[in-house]
Amino acid sequence: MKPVRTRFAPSPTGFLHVGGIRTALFAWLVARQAGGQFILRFEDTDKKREVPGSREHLIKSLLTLGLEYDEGPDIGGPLGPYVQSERLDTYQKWAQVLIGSGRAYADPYTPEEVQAFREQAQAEKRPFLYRNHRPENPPVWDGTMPLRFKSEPKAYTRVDAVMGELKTGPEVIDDFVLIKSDGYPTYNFAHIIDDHEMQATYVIRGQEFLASTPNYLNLYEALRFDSPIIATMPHILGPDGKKKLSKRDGAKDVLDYIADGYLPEALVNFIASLGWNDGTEQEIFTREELIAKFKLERVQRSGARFDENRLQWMNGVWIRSLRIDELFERSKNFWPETAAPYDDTYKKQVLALIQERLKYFAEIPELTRLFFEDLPVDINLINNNKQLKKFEHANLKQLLEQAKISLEQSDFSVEDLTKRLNTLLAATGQKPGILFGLIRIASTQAPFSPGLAETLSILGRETSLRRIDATLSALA
RNA sequence: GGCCCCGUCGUCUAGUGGUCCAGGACGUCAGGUUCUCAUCCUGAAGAUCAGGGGUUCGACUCCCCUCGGGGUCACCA
Repeated sequence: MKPVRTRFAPSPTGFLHVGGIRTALFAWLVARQAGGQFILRFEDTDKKREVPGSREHLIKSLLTLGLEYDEGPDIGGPLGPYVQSERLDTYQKWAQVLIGSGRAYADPYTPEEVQAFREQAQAEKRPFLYRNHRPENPPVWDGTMPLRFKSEPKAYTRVDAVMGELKTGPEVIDDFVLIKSDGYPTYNFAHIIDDHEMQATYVIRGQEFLASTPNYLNLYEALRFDSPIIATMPHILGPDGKKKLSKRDGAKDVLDYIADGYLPEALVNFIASLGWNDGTEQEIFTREELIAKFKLERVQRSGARFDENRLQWMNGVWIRSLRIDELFERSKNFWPETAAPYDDTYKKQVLALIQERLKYFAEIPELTRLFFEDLPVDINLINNNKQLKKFEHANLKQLLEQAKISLEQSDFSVEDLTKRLNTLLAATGQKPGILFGLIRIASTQAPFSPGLAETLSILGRETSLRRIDATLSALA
C-alpha cells in the first residue's frame, strides 16, 4: 500500500480565489486524513503568463488558511525541485523515452498551418483533431519545433473519485503537444511526469481538465506509468450562478477575506461546505472534524454558488465561539485610530460587548467608535425615534435630568446601574423603550449599541455624564 | 457544432424504489427575550424534486428523450 500523497499545483499567474483554494483544501484533507503528504508544486511553464510576486502570494494564502505542505518549492523535499521550470532535464529525459518508443514525434507545421487546420475543422463544425494531420515522415526532433505525443485513440471507462464512472470514445484522444518550441513542456506533459516522479497517488483538480483526462490516460500507458486516483472537482460558480468563479468577474483573493477579518477556520469551514457535507445536518466543522470526516466520494458533482451571506453567518458563528482573549489577539489590527490611547483591558471589555454582533473584524471600528470618542450630538436620533418622537423636548429633558441625578450617585458597576435603571423605570412610570432609549441615545449618540447598563459601565461615570449633559443642552 | 459533466426551496444542501404531498442551514418575513443593533428562541412563507415519456404495485431516486446551464476541442494551465 503506497503512502497517500496529494498535491496542489497552481501556476503562479495570480492570486488564489475561493475556487482554487477549495481544490487545495480537499487535497490537503485527503493527505492529512491518511497521514500522508501534501505537496506544493509550481507549474510555471508559461513564461508569458507568470505574474511576479504570485508565488509568495500563493504560499501565503495556503499557510494563512493552515494548509501546510510537506514538500514544496521553498521548503524542498526528497523529490524536488518542486518548480517545473527547474525540471526541464527531467522532461527531456522522458521525451526521449517516448521518442525512443515511437510515441512522440516532431511537429513540422508552422503555427499558422496548424491554425489553418483548426479553422477548417471549425468551419466544418467538427472538433479539431491534430492527428488527422499527422505527418507521414516527421523530421528528427531538434528541439526547435513542438514535440507531439503519438496517441493511440481508444475508448476509456474510468472511475473518477468524485464524478464516478466516466466513459469516453476514441474521438477525444489526440496528439497533443508535449514540449513547446521554446523548450518548455506543456502542462499536459509536465504534470504527468511530475506526478509520477513525485509519487502522487491522487490528482485532485478542477473540472476544466475533465475533457483532457482520457489523453492523460493514454499518455500514462505510453509511459507505462500507473494512473493515480483522479478526482475532478466541479467549479464554484459566481453570484450569477452560471460562469465559474473567476478573477475578472470579481472573485476575491482569499487573502482579501483575511484582510476583512474573516477567520481562517470559518473560511475553511465554508469552502469545504461548498459541495461537501457529511450526510448529517452538521454545518459547523472544525479543521479536525473535516480531516476525520471528509470523503471525496461525498463531494457534490454539480457546481456550487458562492454565497457571501452564508460565509458571513458562518464567520459570525466562529467569532462567537472564541474566548475573549483569543478574539482580542486575532483582531488586534482592526481597532480604529481613536482606540490607540486605550489599554488592552478596556478594549477587551468593549470587544466582549460587541462580540455577538460582529460578523467580520473590519466592522470593529464602526461598532466601537462610541467607546473611544464622543460622537457629535445628533438630535435626529431622538426626533426620528419611533417612541421618542411623540414627546416634547421639554419632557424628555426633564426625564433625562431625573436619570442623571440617579446616575450621578452610581458606582457605575453593571449591577448598580441595572438596579438604578429599574428603579428609575418604576419612579418615572415610563416604558423601557422610552426611558432606556433616551438614556442610550444620550450617552452613545449612536444609532445602535450594546446593552445600556453594560455600555454605561464601560464608558464610566465621567464620559457618561458628560455626554448626557451635551444632550441635555441640545434639548434646551 | 462534436464530445463530456451537471440540473431538489432565492442560496448551500439531505435524500441511492415505499418512512418524502421532500428534511436541515443561510437569507427573507412575523412574534418573543425590560431600549436600539445583534445574539438566542418560536413560527411562517419558500421546491408541481428542469420538462416529457417509460420500467415498477410504487419513483426525487432506474432507463430514454427534450430543454437549460457548464466544461472542452491551445506551442494556457
